[in-house]
Amino acid sequence: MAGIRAAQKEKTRRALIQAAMNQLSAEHGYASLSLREVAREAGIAPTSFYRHFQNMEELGLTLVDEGGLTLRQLLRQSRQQIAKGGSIIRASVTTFMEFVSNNTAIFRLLLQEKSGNSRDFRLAVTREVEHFTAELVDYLVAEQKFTRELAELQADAIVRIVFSAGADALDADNKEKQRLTEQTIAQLRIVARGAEATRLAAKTQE
Amino acid sequence: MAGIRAAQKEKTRRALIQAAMNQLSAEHGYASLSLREVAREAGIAPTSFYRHFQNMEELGLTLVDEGGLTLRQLLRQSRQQIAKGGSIIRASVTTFMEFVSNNTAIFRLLLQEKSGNSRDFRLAVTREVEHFTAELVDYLVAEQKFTRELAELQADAIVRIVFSAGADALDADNKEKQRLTEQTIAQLRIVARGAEATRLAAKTQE
DNA sequence: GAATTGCGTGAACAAGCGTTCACTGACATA
DNA sequence: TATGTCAGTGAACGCTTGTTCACGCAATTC
Repeated sequence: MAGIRAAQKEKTRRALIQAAMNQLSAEHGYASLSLREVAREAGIAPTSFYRHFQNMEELGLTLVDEGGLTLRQLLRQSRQQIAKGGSIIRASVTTFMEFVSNNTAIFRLLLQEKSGNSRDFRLAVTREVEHFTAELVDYLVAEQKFTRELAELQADAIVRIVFSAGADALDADNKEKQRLTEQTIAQLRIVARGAEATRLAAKTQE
Repeated sequence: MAGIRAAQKEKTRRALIQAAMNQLSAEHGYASLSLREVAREAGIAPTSFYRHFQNMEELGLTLVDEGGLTLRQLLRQSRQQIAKGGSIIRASVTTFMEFVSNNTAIFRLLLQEKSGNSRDFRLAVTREVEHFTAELVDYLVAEQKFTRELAELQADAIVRIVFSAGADALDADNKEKQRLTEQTIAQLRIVARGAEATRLAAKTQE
């Protein structure tokens, strides 16, 4: 049959993931997430948790994966904005900041666990961010004709600046977010100028 | 008298702080720090903890303050390196990376609590990092004759890049640290070039 | 020398935690 | 229709947690 049973299982699994997400907030991080509370919010007995995940750690890694998916969604959305024309930098930063505002919990998780206390978590988050950087490198090489080396330096710097500003944006009110966005745009322009100047300097030397 | 009593109190207070530091590691963060364990390591009864701090939170904020002190030490050390001559960027980044290696626990605390779950903590860490940025702004204005506006953009970008790289360095082996250091130096040079180019562009427009 | 202050203590508390176990009952299979 | 599978259960476990309380005893004050 259609697996009415498997469907139900998937449903409670999603309920657990959603419950965990809901409990993540500015005051209450992954480390202080409790199996019993998550189960309670998902509407199942604590023991049933084990039918879906071996550990809280396994749940956590699943959450990080979801965060990675979200980041990829963000990339797609950014590309669409860029395709519309206009300033690439402005479009990207604006999209990123909007995304942070709309997916606060998941970004908080990613940012927190990036320097968190589980090696597996850190690696998982690093992997997602690296994927993000790699996409940016490809763009810089393909569209802007940078050497791979310079593109990598530039992309890494951009990602560091943007994610760091994103972290600050989590706590910020709208006005502060606006300021952060403009600041980040100006900084990325400086980086772009610097990379351009570096490219020219390298060419002259040839 | 000389306060043999007050001295003893200060001594156990230091023991508590030290014990808390010791328990901070890559696997065990502030959030999962326990009053009882800290007291145990400090060699006092759990109840005695309250003679020195009202909360674990108060202990935590003290740790952050210690971290701030450490950062200021770092600034001083950087200035000494710069005074010796040679590349300012290289000297600063190298000093920073060494400092991260030698004060792993405290940096981990700062980086973690920067996007941690206590508002007070976040504010405390932000305050320390802002102090760091402010010093850099002053330097850029005084020594390199940047406008305050451009200096602030540049300094903020630099701090974001350096602290982010520092976070990665916490987990890295020596070879990776070396790579990170060189990468960061190259990135800061790009930023410096970009800021310089921006300054010239602004002047031309006058 | 007597009175006071205050650091450190051990017992006790209620609460919460993760995890185990044997069990139920609806769905899947044949 | 009979048999097997497995998501969900409720009781129970051993532990750790933060916090309170009244108390002892050494350093301090008068």
